[in-house]
Amino acid sequence: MNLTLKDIAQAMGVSVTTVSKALKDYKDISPETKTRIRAYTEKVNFRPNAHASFLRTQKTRLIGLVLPRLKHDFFNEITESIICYAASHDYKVIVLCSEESYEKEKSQIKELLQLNVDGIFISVAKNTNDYTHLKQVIKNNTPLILFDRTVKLVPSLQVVNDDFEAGFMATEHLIKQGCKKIVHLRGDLIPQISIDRFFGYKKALEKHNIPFKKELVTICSENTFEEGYKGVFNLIKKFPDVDGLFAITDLVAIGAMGAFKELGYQIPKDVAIIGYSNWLISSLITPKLSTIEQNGNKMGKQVMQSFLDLQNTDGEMATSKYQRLIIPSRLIPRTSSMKTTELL
Amino acid sequence: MNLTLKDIAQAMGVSVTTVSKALKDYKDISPETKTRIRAYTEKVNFRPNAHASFLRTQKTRLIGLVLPRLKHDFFNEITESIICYAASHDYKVIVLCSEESYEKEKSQIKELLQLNVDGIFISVAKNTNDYTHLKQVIKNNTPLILFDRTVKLVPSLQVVNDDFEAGFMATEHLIKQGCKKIVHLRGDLIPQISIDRFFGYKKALEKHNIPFKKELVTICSENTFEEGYKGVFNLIKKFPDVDGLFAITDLVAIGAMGAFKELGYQIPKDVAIIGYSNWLISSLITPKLSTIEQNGNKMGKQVMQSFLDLQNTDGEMATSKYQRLIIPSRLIPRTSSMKTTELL
DNA sequence: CTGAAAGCGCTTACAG
DNA sequence: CTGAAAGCGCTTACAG
Repeated sequence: MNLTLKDIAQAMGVSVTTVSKALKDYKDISPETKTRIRAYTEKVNFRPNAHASFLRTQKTRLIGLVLPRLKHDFFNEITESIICYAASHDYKVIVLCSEESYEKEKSQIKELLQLNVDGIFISVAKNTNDYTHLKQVIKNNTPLILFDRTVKLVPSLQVVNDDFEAGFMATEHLIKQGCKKIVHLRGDLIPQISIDRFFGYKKALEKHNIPFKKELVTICSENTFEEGYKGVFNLIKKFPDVDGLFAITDLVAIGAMGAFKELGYQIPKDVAIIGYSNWLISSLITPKLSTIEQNGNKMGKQVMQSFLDLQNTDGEMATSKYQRLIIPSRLIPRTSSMKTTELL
Repeated sequence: MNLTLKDIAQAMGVSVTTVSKALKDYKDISPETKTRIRAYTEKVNFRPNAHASFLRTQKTRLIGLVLPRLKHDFFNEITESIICYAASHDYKVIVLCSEESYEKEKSQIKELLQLNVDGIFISVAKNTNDYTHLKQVIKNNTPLILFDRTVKLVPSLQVVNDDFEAGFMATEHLIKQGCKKIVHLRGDLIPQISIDRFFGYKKALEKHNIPFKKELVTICSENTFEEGYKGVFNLIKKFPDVDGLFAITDLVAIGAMGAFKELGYQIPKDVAIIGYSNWLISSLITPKLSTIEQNGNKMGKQVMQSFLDLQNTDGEMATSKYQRLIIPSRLIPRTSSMKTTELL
């Protein structure tokens, strides 16, 4: 059904070689022939079969993107950004979802290698703590880029948010608002982003001579509304005098906010709250939630750009090396944390 | 770098043919040979090159998915659902984003055909009103499934929400709450979903003998918060006595809600509001927004299932035919519309 | 039960 | 400037 080079060659009375070369703009084909052939292929809407072409060139112009999940404002934004930017460079993206499962992630990586994608971009599942599948990619000489949920132990390019800085920024913002007893609803223990945000929180307390109390930190491993909600109810029993809260994610912060409201706390008067991620919802609820902007669009572009850069310097590409590119975040102060009118 | 059938054959002292057949479980290979070969390929982690295989079988096990955008709760959910369900049937999904551009959509379809995907799933851009690119897919004998934003003029499988029914349901719900003067913030003129929801609105008014007034309908073509917000301000000038509002999408409804609040209206006492889509945010704002649940997960599964069904009945597949599969929606009444305590 | 060979649709080194 | 031919890595009809 589909046209082939052979069909075109026959129709035009030239060889398959000539058609192929004309389409790829080889310089040893006469301009007239090129024009003639191009006009025809345009007319009949011919495009060379990508798979056959791959067999010779070893370039598929396909990228594999593995995400823990898609229903998630941040991954979502990154995905759109990568897909669009890739398209503008004539790459297509195969999107896979590990559903937070290490096993799936592993087999998906394998399948992508089988498909000979030109590069793999991945944000790892929460419980991924064996990295042989990622090292396999490197061994296979396929460019690998980790983003957001990265793994420091893998010697590859990594694009991350400045989670430590941002955690620091969020916490210091609360301190500057006068908070003395600040709760942190953190993420699970393994993910680097969760560790880094937590360290940022600690560092800010330290800088401002506020003693760190581990009882004020609660793990919300699934980053859900419910965890934030219940987390606050539990904490409040022991520490009714908390006056600030920094959550790993906006949704957790919103859960916490709900709990505080029910408990009769005024926000931000009694307790100042800040989230993380700047989800759409955060600017629409009451009170508007202060947060940290994670620019998914920027990160997606950086990931794709890094990949393109690798393609251009492939002389050295054989040895994948560890490198971290950090995307700066931004504090977005809103009503939920503004005890004073001071703006940072 | 990658292993090939030839490498395996050499290593095991058999022919390439035998290896290939053993892996594909041909019955004319002895069980012992099969076991031996499989054990080895497992060990060295060999998987046959997908592109070479395609060249013979003409099956890529790739699906092309074209969306107007990804940053969107509903498309998002559908995408995740399709990707996961596809993965469980050993299909991979190439995701493309038309960014609501007909031109991009058109060229993306062309590129997918060039890649010989086994099927194309698409939700069309808002301004797509030429369908030759879609008919091209059918002519090419590639299974085509339209979903959500479909086009009745294309003779293909279409999976849609019951937008008419749902629009009717939403409006009737408001009427049963005692609303007499109901605003509709509708979507743009072209999209079928926008037309159908509007017709549902009209039909409900008609059934309950409420005269339809076109001044009470405002177009929110981008489905944004701002449009909902401004829409209400404009309407209220002429019709300060509106007592109900049905919006094309939750986000528009939330914008409207914001405007009513600012204008001093009580929700739902003065004006009852209902949205559409059940975005995450809708259950988290105050008051909680009544809405129509669009089950993206169900729709994604239905799309993929329909595709699989087509594969199994390929005897007749040559002629693509028009068929509409309707995914039922569900009314989710929440505080924003409950003037009475009556539940439907 | 096993294998030699043709062929899928390209690309490109080589010859003319 | 043009073309014949080899080969990318598979699958499968056919022969034995």
